[in-house]
Amino acid sequence: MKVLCVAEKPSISKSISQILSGGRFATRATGSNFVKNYDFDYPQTNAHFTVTCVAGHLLEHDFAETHRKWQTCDPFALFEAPIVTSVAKDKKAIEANLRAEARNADQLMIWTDCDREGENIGAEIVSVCRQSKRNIVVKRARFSAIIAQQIHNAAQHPINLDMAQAAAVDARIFLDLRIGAAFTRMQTMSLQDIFKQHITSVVSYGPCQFPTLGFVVSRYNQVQAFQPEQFWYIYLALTSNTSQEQEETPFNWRRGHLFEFDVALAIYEDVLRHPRARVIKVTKKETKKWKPYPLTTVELQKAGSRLLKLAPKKVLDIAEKLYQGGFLSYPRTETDQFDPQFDFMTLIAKQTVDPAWGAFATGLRDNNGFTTPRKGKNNDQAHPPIHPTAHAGNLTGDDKRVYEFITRRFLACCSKDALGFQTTVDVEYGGEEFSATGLIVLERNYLEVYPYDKWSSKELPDFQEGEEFVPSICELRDGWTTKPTLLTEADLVTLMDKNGIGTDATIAQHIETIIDRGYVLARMEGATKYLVPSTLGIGLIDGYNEIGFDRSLSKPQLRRQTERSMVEVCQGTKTKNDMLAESIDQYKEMFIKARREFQKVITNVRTRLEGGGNACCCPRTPSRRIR
DNA sequence: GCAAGGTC
Repeated sequence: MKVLCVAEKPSISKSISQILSGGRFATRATGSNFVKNYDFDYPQTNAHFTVTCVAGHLLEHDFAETHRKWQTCDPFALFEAPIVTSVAKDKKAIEANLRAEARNADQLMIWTDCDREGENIGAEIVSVCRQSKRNIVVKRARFSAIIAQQIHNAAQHPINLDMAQAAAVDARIFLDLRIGAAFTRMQTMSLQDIFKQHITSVVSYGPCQFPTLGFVVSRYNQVQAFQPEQFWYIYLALTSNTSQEQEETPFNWRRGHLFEFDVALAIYEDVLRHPRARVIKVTKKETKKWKPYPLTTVELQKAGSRLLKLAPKKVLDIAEKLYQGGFLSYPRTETDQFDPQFDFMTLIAKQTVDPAWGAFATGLRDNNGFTTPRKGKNNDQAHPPIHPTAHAGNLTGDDKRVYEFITRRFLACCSKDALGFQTTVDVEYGGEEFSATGLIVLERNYLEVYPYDKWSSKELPDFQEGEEFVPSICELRDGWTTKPTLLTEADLVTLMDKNGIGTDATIAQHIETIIDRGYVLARMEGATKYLVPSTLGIGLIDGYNEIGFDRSLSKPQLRRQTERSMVEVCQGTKTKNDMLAESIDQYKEMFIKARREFQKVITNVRTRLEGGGNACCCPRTPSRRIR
């Protein structure tokens, strides 16, 4: 029997060929540079296998010719207009390969990732293969990791494609296209009519773009509306003379700070009547600073933005390149736990030659330094956490920095938590409680290889329980609440991830899109990049908010609802057509309301375009003494 | 000229 296996991407087709054939396979080139066909016998099922792959989705969807031109139809018609499906231009060579291989096969076995998109891509592969071999038998291999035992099991006990999952993705594809195109055309044409000089490019709407923009605008509005508030607190400190230097040990007031001056003053005056403070408790305990979790795509992007100052999209592009070069594992993963069978030692050994972290890697390998990585809560059942697969000695610039971060993170995960010794001193003074905390770092462990985390010792004088002292400083001080900062890219990635806007592979793209479309500008303050909404971005979001929908176009709830509907389609409690009909009705209604009241958006954009810049500033008052 | 999701 001849079996044609099709994976979602080249790396997987190669891995499963290596495993199933025990490394003895023949390689054939195809019309696509990235795709190879691998041939071998698989005696376990008495079959001949050919393993190949696609590169993500094969099909693309667009409106039929009648509705492709902007001027020739009402955007509202796009909710019902016919959609045509075709093989994407850059996928024609892959399609040709599938057709040719299917012709010679008795069975088609789908090896795409085991998630919704994978199921849908599987259905696309089936539709192409059936065009050259109508009656080909279709099976689906089920695997959750590229591990020999699992891959053999998948090959020997295939199941069927889950058409419900494929259908749920179809619904999402159609819905996003209809909503996106209808709103984009309506917005663009209305605004360009009025603001010819200002708005020349597309004013896009997307069910992920707009909530993303909504986060940026919402924070901006919070910053604008912020009113600083004054607060008061008791500052208590003891100055001690240790080895010629004067050391000030500050104590934190248990009450934190108070916003009522009269109350703070009354307490303060009461406290001052007492001459001495008394140590009521000294707590000493071992403490740990935990090593980081294994690295996911979202965490890589956050760290890249915060620590390396690289845009999320840039980090992902570099990781993709390093993956292509064989230096990194697959960079799009939600998994933050390593499989128990993962071969850590071989990978650690590859890093022992590095001039910067080689000695640390050697310590992990030879001196009992290795400890199994912590397990996070996420597993996409398809890819391991991001890790280096080979040593890279010749990288430069940002490539080098990204590789270094990923490698240090991996070695840190395989190391031990840092150990310290913490002392807490609780003090009573005039009926009020204060405390100070000291730390001695005993073993740096993972921190030696992971300079991105900071943990330093803070010494305290040796206080004894029951000891009394006269405070050197006891003052009523004031301060002001500080305004929130604008969003950073790392903050935005976190918000999107939490609210289910986009996926690990697309979050960075959505951020780039709202910048490209001129909705958001990046502003550097020192070394930190903040996201500032443009006049257009604010005008759109505030305008739609003013129109007022049951579920806001600029908030994550609508996307969450789409997600929920997809789950129902997957579970079989709803059909794809029901989901589409419900959603489209809902969006049609919103579209009609949006268009009827679009003047509110126009007014918002106009006020801001004519009102000038986005500058916002609030004075930041340093803390000062009252007495 | 529109979306979001895979992938290169």
